Amino acid sequence: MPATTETLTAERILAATEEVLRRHGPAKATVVDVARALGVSHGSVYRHFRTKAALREAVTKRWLDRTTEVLAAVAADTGLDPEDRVREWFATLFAAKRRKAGLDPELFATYTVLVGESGEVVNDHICDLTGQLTDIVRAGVASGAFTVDDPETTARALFQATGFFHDPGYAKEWERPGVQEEFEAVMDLLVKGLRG
Amino acid sequence: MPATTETLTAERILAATEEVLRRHGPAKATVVDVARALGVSHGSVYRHFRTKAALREAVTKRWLDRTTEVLAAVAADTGLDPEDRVREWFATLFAAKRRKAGLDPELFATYTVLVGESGEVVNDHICDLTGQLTDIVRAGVASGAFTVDDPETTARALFQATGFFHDPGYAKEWERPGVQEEFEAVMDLLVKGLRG
DNA sequence: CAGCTGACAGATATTGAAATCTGTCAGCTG
DNA sequence: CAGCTGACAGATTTCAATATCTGTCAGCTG
Repeated sequence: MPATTETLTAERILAATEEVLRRHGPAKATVVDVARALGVSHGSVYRHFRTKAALREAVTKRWLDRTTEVLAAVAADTGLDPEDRVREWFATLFAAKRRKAGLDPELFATYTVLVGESGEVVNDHICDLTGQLTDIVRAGVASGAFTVDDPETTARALFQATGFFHDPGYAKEWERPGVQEEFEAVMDLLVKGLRG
Repeated sequence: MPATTETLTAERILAATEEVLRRHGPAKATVVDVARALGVSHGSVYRHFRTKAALREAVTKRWLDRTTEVLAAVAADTGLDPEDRVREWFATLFAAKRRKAGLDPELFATYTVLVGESGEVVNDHICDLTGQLTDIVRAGVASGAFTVDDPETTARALFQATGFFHDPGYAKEWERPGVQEEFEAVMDLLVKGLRG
């Protein structure tokens, strides 16, 4: 068994946990399952993660961070003027979420449960994202494209106002015909608001 | 027993159901409980409501309609110019929700469960509300205060963009300090967007 | 001796039998 | 005879016994 002879790292445990979550779902995935998948005792898993909750949060963070990275590329794309960058950023966010929810609904539901459990991690993630938005808004203010009092407050407002299109709680609405148009209607309104 | 000698009306059943829901919560409130509260057999309740789900939906509709009425008054208030009316309408909606959630969290949670069950009823309610908003937006376009392509689409966008402040799923966020400022930031952005 | 194991206590989840509920309807009652 | 009752079948929920899981730790192993 080559798998059991490799060093047991946090990384390997996280990968195994993702797989167990994918197979068993959030309600039935246990630490014992993860240990079994790795061919070790569950005590070994506790050497790397203090609690089951910490392990799940680490998996959640990993997952959220993938989205953060994709969006960071858009936020930093100075080839687009600020208005297009805001639109592109949200379009990318919405498309990514909708794609995940549509392609593997069970896995998406699993991560939705994890996100619901991981208050702190999710909060950090939202701060990361509004941080990226703040940068775009600042660029818009600097170029004169946007008229805005406080870029940070406005970034938060943008994020909250688009919740319908990225909050997993609304996932089932994303299948409905017409959502794309609804998304564009909201974006139009918000972008006009940024121009002031 | 004067209560049992009165005619059994849909109205009396609805009132009793509200009371049973308040006392027992959505998970434990049964049709038998409602019948007991009225001093009749549960068969009599089924004479007025075909199923338990229909009874619950009727209670939900009743509850949602109360909000619709309050907002209709604001939507029809031509003493306010359209911009102030939009602001006032959403401020009233947010204040009403936040007040209910804060004053009796258990009852609010009960109704949140009912709302989650009653797809059709909730959809109609949202149509009522966006209808009111459409009227305000139309008035704004007519007076030249707003620049908007399609008032109906824009009304829907306004409603979706403010979901954070009226969707019961976000109720726990409404206690956080700073929400009022967040609400105003979103409203500022949206109203600026309406002006175009 | 660093890292892993496996037995353990208390907490949580599963299971299946018993109780309760939903929805129907034949018949009672005023 | 319009409206209510209460017994009933099948679905769902409750409950308590049983099994599994979480988190710890003394001691084993390479």
